Amino acid sequence: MNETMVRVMDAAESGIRLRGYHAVSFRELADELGIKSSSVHYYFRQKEDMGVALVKRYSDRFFADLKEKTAGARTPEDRLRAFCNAYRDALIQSDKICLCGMLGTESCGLPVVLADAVAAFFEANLAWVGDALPIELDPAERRARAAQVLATLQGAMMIATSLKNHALFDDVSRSLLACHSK
Amino acid sequence: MNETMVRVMDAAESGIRLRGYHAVSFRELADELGIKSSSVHYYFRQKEDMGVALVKRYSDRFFADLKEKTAGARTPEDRLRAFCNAYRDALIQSDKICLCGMLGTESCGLPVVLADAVAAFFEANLAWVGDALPIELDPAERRARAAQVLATLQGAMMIATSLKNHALFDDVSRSLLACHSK
DNA sequence: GTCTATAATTTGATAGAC
DNA sequence: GTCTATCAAATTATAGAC
Repeated sequence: MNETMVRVMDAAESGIRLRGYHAVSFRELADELGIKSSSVHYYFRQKEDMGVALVKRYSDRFFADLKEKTAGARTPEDRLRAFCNAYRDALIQSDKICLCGMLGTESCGLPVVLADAVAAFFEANLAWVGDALPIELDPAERRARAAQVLATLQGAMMIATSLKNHALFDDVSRSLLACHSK
Repeated sequence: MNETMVRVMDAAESGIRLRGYHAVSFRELADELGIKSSSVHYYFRQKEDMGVALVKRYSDRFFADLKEKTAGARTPEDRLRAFCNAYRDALIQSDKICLCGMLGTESCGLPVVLADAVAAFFEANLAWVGDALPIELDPAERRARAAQVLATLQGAMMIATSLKNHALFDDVSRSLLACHSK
């Protein structure tokens, strides 16, 4: 992966996470990087190709980070805390909501391949959290709680950003963990 | 309020809730209604004026609906259930996420007046839920739990739409209410 | 109130030189 | 791999006739 390609992807991810898929254009990315929009097209023939590549990279990084964070986690509580922290880092370190949170919201207006890639990210999240929950719970209950965890964190990123109040994310995260401790 | 204006607003709200602010254009709205884009501009000089009017109407309707739904609610559980149902109805009846959920997500890319109107909607939501929670809880705890409730429902609408699975919203809503029952 | 006409800009995308 | 040049379409928005 070429250096220019990385810079294009970084700028595109940043723009989409801040303002949305339709608010980011090839020309704007090119200007930001001091290149021409045709050079951006050299790496991504169509905009949706870029979107799909971004989701793939984002997803890989997210689950790699999650793996690191759960290296020493033994209890369901530990694993859930690690999951919350993975989302927290995504928000706080970059001051942007989740890439798939943005794209999932815009889902109905996106190319189908892109919407599908985003849905796959969420399914993988649900599977991960479902597996992290106590084994005693029945599968339907685990699935429901996993959805609750994912929805809460995604929603919290959005509200915290809209209200320009990152502390709100931590408050929500704490309340959520309290729900699932015993 | 003129009938054409209502039709414009209905079409615009629908489009934005499905695909986002930047994916809806005056020409597209006009074509859909069989009028000209200059007629849309007659009602809303700028796109951001339309956005602000939409948020105001949406907010008024939402809180009116909430008032109806809580007419007989006496306990915190009843009021919380009514709140969940207000969001549920917004999602299920129209098959679209919350207008402010969409705009809040796109917040950083919106005209400031519009982003502010959306933030005000969320603040009003937080105040409402905070007041609905048990009086025994201290204010900070109520604020945190209110944020959790709002974030969960907003996130659940988004995930349910992305995964094309409305039942997920109900599962999440049930888990959330279970958290806050005793 | 709705229209025609149009301005000024931006968009995604391509062809082809270097 | 990056560029110039260009296209066709779409965008927000306005002026002015009816």
